[in-house]
Amino acid sequence: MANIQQVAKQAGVSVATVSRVLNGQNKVALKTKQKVEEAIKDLNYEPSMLGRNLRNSESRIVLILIPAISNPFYFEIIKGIENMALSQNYSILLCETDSKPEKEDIYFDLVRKKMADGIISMDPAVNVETLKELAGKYAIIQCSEYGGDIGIPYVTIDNEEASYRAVKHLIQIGHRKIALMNTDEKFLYARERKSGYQRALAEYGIPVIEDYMLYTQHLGFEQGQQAMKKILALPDRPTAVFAVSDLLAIGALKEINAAGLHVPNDMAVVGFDKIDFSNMTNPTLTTIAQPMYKMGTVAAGMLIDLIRGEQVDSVILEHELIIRESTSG
Amino acid sequence: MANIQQVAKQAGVSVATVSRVLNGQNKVALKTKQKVEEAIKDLNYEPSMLGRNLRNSESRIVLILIPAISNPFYFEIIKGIENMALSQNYSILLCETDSKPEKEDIYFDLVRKKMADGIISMDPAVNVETLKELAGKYAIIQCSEYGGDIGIPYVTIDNEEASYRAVKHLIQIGHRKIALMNTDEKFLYARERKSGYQRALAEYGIPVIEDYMLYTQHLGFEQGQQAMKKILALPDRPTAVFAVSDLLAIGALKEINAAGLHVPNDMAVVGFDKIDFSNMTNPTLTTIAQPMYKMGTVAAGMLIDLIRGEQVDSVILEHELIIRESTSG
DNA sequence: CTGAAAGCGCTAACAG
DNA sequence: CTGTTAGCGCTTTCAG
Repeated sequence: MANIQQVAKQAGVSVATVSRVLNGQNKVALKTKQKVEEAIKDLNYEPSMLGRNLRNSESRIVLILIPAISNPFYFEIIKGIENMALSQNYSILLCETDSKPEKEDIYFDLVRKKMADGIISMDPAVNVETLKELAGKYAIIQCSEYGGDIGIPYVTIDNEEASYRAVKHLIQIGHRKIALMNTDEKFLYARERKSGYQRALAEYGIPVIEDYMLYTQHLGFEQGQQAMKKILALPDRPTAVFAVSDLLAIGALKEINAAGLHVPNDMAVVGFDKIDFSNMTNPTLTTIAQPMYKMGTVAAGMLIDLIRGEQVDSVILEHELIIRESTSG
Repeated sequence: MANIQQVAKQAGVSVATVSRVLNGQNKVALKTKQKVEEAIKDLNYEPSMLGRNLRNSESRIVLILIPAISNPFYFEIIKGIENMALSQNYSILLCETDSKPEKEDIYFDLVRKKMADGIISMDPAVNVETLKELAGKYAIIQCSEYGGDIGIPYVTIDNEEASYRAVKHLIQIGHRKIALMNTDEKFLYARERKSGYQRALAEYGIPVIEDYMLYTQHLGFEQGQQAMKKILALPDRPTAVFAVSDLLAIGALKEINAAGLHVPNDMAVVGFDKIDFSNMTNPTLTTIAQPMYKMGTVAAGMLIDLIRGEQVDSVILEHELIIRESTSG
């Protein structure tokens, strides 16, 4: 566990010189440089980031806040963030908040205590007030989920438009009785997706039926099953359902199946997110693809700019409708 | 961004005293303590972990090495690790290695450079040599996947026995033609699970048929489909298959379904890991449950002991066979 | 091109 | 019970 002093001594130079060859910015005579490098090798020296970070008042760590690590929706985004971060010599701390303020706070403390240089928040249930307050002092980006224009830069897709296209697709293949499996409207994206759903119906002169709009507490498989049960029990049963998450849609699929009905003949299904499993179901799931990976790299890039003190603007990325078996017999 | 000096000045005490109330170990007069706490509040002071960590030569960060973040197998383990780590004031850095030495090395560097205090490795493809070398200088635990008794403490289950029980279950419900969907035998657990498979067959006097043992490169859904295709094409077709991962088994399920066959009547299926999705398939999947969460807490506990310089021993945890629809008509 | 020295923010002897 | 002081390991002026 050699330190920079010992290297300096061994090489017969000052610590400043060792530091210079370590960072490669300043000019060092070739001969001196070689001496130092030899000493480094001899002593098996590894520079300590603890020392460097304290000196530079940075940690080179960024936090990613997600509600649950098991949610497949985040995988590609995280990969994007990670790759961008690594390329700029940042490491990422993946923080599962369980959407609980207490856990959130543990991680917020990390940035308050300088153990993290910034935060990418993907938790829709994050405490917006705390976030706003933190954003005043620290670098923060909202990714995918965001609380609206609250002065914190975000990267996301146009949820209203995506939802509109999904529903329009269902209408165009002949459906007029279309259910919406949405989540709690306290989330902005839930409101936006509902709005897109209504716009599509309106455009084709289809009335909005309250009973066709379901709300689930979470975006999980079980919630999808339960909601589908309710839909199937409706007196004037819909012939299609648009779920605002793939997991919801997959739960619906299973329930339709269990009821002895056929997808898409008896009930067409559209999901949202294009998670890996959406391709493993039977039938495969029509869904909205978000440019996850890119969203991650963009968010990470924005955050690093913010850390550097640069000005950053919010970004809206493109999405795509992926038509698969659950809407095409 | 006040520092400890300013707090000391404001409170009219020395930095040592501030440090004492911060850490609460040493006795400080109540009155002094109150003065300090007031100053802390006044200045909105947050102690910097950068300073503290450098002084204490620790980072209070532990690394978790996993091949892919999207593998549901690891979710509960990670949760276990995280909760135990948080309770001891450690944060976890989740590192996706993609089973690539280059990426591994980026993360190994973090412990070499003192940005991490230890590693929990769950990557079966990890470079055992590098790991052994690192284990000489740093705290390292192997969790779930391990390279055998190479002197690095591990926590795992008895893979041979688990496999044995799974196959025995299939035999007991009447199967004698049982395929094994295994992965590359370079992995210890693959060899162990094969061995359990063979022991069960031997116990019932069933000959081992080479053609019934398949090997896939990865433990994914597609590999399960492909392997199942081969099994279905076998001249003397098996009536049951034991797959060493749920994802493999789920792929098999889909393929059997696509072939118009029925599970479990035409083909019984057993998986391994009890991932969440194993309960969402149709039919639900019989599988081996590992005590994931506990495995995580135990691994984290061991690692922290190791960091503290204590002696730790390897642990073998219990497993359980979960019988569901894919083996019970 | 190189060295001396200050200091990032904190903790822990040591002395009182 | 409290203050003084010496670093933890590194980077960066400032001189030379």
